[in-house]
Amino acid sequence: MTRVSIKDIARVANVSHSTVSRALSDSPLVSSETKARIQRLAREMGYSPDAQARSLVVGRTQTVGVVVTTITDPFLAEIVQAVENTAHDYGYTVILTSSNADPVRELEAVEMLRSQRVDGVIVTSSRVGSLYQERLEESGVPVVLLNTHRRQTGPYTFSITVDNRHGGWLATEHLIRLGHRRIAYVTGAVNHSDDQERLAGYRQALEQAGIAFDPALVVPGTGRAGGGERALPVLTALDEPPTAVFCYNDMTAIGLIHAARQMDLPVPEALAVVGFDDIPFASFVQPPLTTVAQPMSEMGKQALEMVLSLIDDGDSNRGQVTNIVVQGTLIVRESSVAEKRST
Amino acid sequence: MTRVSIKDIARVANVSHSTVSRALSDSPLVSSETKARIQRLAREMGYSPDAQARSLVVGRTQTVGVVVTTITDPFLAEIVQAVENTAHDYGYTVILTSSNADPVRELEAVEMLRSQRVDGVIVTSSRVGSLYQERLEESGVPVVLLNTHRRQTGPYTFSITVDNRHGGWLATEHLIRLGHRRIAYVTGAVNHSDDQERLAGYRQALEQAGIAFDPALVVPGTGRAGGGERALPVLTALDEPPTAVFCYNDMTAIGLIHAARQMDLPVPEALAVVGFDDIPFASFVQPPLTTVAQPMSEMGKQALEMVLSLIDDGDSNRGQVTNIVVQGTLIVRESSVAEKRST
DNA sequence: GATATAATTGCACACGTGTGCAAGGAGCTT
DNA sequence: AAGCTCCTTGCACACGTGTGCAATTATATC
Repeated sequence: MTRVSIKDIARVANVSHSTVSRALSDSPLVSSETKARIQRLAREMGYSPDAQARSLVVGRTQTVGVVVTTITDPFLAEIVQAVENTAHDYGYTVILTSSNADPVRELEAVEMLRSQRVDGVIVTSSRVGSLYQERLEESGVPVVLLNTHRRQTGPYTFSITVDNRHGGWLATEHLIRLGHRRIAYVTGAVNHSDDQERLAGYRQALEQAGIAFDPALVVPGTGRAGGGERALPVLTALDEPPTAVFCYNDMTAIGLIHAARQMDLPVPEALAVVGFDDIPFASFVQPPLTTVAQPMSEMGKQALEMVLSLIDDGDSNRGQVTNIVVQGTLIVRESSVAEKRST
Repeated sequence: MTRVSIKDIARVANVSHSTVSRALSDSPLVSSETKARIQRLAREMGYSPDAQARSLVVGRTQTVGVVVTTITDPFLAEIVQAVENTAHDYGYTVILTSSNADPVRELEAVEMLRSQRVDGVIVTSSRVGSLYQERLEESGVPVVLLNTHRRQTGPYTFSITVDNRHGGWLATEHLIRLGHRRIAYVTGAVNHSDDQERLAGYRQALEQAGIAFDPALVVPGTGRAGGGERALPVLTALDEPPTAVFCYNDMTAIGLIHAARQMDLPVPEALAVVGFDDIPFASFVQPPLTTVAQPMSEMGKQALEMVLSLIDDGDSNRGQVTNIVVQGTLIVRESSVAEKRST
């Protein structure tokens, strides 16, 4: 009920609290006997160091904040998991905040993280308002943006992104190579930079193949399953419906495939579908989803390590850290090619 | 770069830091003019209160710890999301730790939470070792167990669980009602109490229907998709294979259905499948999954509110809080009955 | 105008921990 | 034996915030 502090230990050990503090941090300034005695005592008394008090004096909290839209998104869950794992390995603690894509809540979250004095922040798949970033930079907290467009580069802000344009190109080129000429694109959340870059890759692939870009084939989604479901009827209602769809992400593709099933539209025979992310579920849907894989765990790990090196740099040689762009890889499954339906 | 504290504000406002502290907490002890002046100043100077320092003196951190096996599990993601949402509403911060089902890491996580001086802890789907719980209770931190067996009841530990036995009964009874007599059960992680209770419900339903329990029909899974995949060949290899399967959770069922697809075993015609949880994906797999739904968001919200009321109780009238058991509901989709295949 | 009362502010300490500096003691060298 | 160095320990302050109590000032009452 009542906590035991180093002062309590000092009292029963007949030493000053300074000595206890040193003994517990294994300082060479204390004799090995008393060190052992105090450490044993601490264990017996169930001592647990107060991280608040400690960080108050050392100026570091050994804590990083993670901002996501929703942890319910399998892609983000995978990333957060990797972040938490490697944070743990480095002795860091993770504070999780979700914004639900609400700018107000996102701002509140950042304010909270500021108050918690996190040593660094990882922001995923968000549109970082200038306000937001400003607020964070003004307190000198390093920020790593994951798959997030960076409005304005700052000395404390770096990013890790997948090569969205290349990924979009990979997916579209794959469909073109399969013989498709009417290829649609279902977008993610509006105004998301990832989305626009994937779209750019899509257009680039079309152009290279000499296929005219048709704006009617770009229909809005939400980045979630519902978006894909609602996009399908829009596509089938077109005068000249597509024979293939590239979706902003796997969730969208999964929703779209589900809708296709209910409309008795066979995938991939009547409509080839390609997603993006390669979430764990992609291989379990029916038909298994062709997609552009992002190295999610690797990205999460790198994000945390980038934050740590920014912290350690402490204003000095920050030049070592540089933005990272990773390549996605096309994973062909059965939602785009029917051949595999064996025996 | 350099943080601004209430002392800094006090200096430029020509008052003592006490007055600033009171002004910012809107105390009636300070005149409204100076209060306004100081608050404006705080805003201008970009002041952000130091939660560490504050909690050091008030004895509360406004922080709760959440322990999960892995946030990658959609069921847990849904719960954590709800916990974070309502925590946010109450002005609380969430610290996330994942154990990967490793007892050592789980212990480390608890130690970390203790050091962080969290006001409460929510533990999900874990086997809480006696050590673990002891460690937490000794520091008087309230713990809410979510779908976790409680070895030993303590004054600080309460639980919220779904009625696993009833859920298992619902699923099995549904299959029996459909005419099945050879019904298998694929377990979750070993030694998990949820699992054993669901199994008990399964056995109860069989018994009520006068069907003899066959141990060969209970095969081990892992609680993840891989477990379901590996369980299927074991079942089909039996002398007298089952015509229906009840799976520990949806992930297991999804893995099993996927394996069935590859073996050209039609679901539900050759094998009816029922899951547990009703994760968002359940309705998107093919065929859509019949399952026992848990009110995940509700459970997450209740868990946090339970923690809060335990905190507020402060040793006094703790009698108000009581363990909660929620009922699951059967959701019939197409993995158990073929009728819906329309047109 | 003097006194009582209320309103406002400051002083000083506390929370738990880390650390520079001085002080004490032991052992060594000369 | 005196002086030196090295080892060990304690003192005192700092981190940023909240709060009981005293002190100051403004207002009201007679």
